[in-house]
Amino acid sequence: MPRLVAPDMTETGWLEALPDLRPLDEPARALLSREAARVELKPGTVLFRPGDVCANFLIVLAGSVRVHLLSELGREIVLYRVTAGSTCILTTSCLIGREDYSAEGVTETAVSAVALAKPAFDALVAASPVFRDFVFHGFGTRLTDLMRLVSEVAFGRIECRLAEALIRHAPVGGTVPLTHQVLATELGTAREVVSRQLKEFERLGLVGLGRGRLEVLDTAGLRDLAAAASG
Amino acid sequence: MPRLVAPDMTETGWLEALPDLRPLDEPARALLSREAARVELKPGTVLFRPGDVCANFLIVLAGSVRVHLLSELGREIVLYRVTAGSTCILTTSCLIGREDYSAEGVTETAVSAVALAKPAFDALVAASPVFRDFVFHGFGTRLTDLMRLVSEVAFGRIECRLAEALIRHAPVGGTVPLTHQVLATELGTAREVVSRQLKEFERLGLVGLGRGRLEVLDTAGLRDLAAAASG
DNA sequence: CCCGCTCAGTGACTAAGTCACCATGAGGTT
DNA sequence: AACCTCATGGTGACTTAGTCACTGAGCGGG
Repeated sequence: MPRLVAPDMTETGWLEALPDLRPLDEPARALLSREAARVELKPGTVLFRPGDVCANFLIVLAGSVRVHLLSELGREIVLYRVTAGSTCILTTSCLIGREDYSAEGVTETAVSAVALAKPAFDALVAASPVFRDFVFHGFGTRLTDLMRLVSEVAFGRIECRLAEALIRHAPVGGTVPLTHQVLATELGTAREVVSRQLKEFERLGLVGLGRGRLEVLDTAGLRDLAAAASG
Repeated sequence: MPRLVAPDMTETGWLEALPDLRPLDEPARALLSREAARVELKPGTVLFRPGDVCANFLIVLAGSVRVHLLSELGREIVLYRVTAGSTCILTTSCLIGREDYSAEGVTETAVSAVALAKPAFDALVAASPVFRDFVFHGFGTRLTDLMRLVSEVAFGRIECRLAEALIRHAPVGGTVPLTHQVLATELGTAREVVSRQLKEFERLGLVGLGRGRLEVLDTAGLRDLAAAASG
């Protein structure tokens, strides 16, 4: 279980953990400190579902929120993750556009965050160029991510995408707990497809397989695969 | 050839054509009018390519800009269109994040637009809540669009997506000039796939086909197809 | 020890994308 | 008119991906 509140994240100190907000001027800093509510969430908490309306702006201080789309018939695809120091763009978008959520957000780990009600959010955006940049910049980053995702889903081979996902999720030759289903969800494909592809990777000596776990044996080999004709 | 400048879009009057900016306060309005440069573009003009850096914020007054991704090997997919009254979110994102473009933007028709250099854009965002909302709102809308696109590409059947595209592009039973290749690009698939599917639609009496043109015969039938298992 | 569960393996099938190639027709040229 | 060229679209054979239905292996709790 990860530490929820780092030593320097006291009631007033958490702001220091957000590098992009450090240049905040004093009035904005005071407003943010006063209005923001600390939130601690257990892993597996559903933050929002498609159709929910959005009430609060959220900045993640620690942990990871997974945002994914659900198909009508059980398939899923991970859109992006919100990690320490970033904001949930979908939440921002809903706040501003007064739209409903179109995806689902679930905490993957324990998550420490601050929440900001819409009026305070609006006031901060109006008052502080730094805060505005922070929000806008998050928007831009996610947008770029989503475009890359579209590109991968539309043009990329499963072989390459799986290799990339393995590199991302299993950095250094250690054994990681990853089921085929989780990888399938990651890529937006079916479990059987992942199983077959993984078996092929095993045959090539790139990975070792076991029930509910997986070991990357040849990162370079995977990288080659990922690079080949990936667009 | 569409009329480039509507009667009320005089040098000072084009602002009235943007409903979302009508509540602008007087100083912002003055700033916008003073700094914005009118631009007229011919159809087929490439506005930006992947890797380009971004210099200006752009608001489209009339016409349509198609923004699409290119795969390494010739395939394309349309991400969205920027039409009258809206802004190119990718441009905005690049301006703010100081990133390069990751897609290509081409005018589909003659396009009338206003351009705003970054300093003026920044000043307006800082000064005017209305302008800020305008920009943010565009962001949110596109974001939602992109998510829907991811969903369709990842989960949707070509049959359904093609039916939807036909409904979108050929509203009322008239004959429209649309090649199979254009439709394939629209959906991010291959021309052969579209050809075969269209032939099937023709067999079902849903469309009439001809060289370089296409007629929707049964919109309701297409709508049924589009609705069936589309996610 | 058995029950029930999650996780993975498999074969047969359908859908989609790829490749190579040909046929057609429209427009311009000589 | 005859010809050429090019964009368009038709087609078969093949590969890759996704679906469906089912089997079996491991694992923990009662």
